[in-house]
Amino acid sequence: MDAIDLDGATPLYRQVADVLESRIAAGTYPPGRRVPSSRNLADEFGVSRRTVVAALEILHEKGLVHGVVGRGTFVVETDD
Amino acid sequence: MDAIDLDGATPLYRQVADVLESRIAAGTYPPGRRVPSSRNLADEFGVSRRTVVAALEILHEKGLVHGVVGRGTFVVETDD
DNA sequence: TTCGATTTGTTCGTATGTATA
DNA sequence: CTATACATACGAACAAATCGA
Repeated sequence: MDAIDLDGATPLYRQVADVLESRIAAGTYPPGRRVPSSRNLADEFGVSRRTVVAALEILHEKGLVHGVVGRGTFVVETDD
Repeated sequence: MDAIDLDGATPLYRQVADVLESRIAAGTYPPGRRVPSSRNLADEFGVSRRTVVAALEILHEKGLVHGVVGRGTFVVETDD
């Protein structure tokens, strides 16, 4: 269920980032396609939108996703 | 270079406030214009964002700056 | 072309918990 | 016990870009 542990030692934004990274690896969010909006993800995980944005920043640094203002955040297409 | 002295007796947030006040006085941050974001300043000085916010609170109490949510912190225009 | 809704990204201000001296 | 400092987290607000009616 990809639950978020509020009482855990690891920060929420890292937990969210881990879940999203798992979904990308599993193909739940396929390459080239858009991931749910930050608002949507915030609702799903029960965290603030700013926390989701922080999680997406991590994935962006890892080169996993690419955000486009006005359109959404997309899974980067890799050649592996 | 406006260095911050970690080993100094004066608190970090006061040191940061002093540097920012100097820059305002010097015109580095001119009246009516925006000062760098708290995140930016935190990176520059190597302190937490919360410490920069504390510094800006001092300048706000002195009537030197004025923060606007979602836009930034601006140098107050004086009539001297 | 104009308008409104949606989305990303950024900003301030605030609160909480933890650690340190 | 108090002051300082940090990391985390939230809420509200704003800008710019995009898209469709």
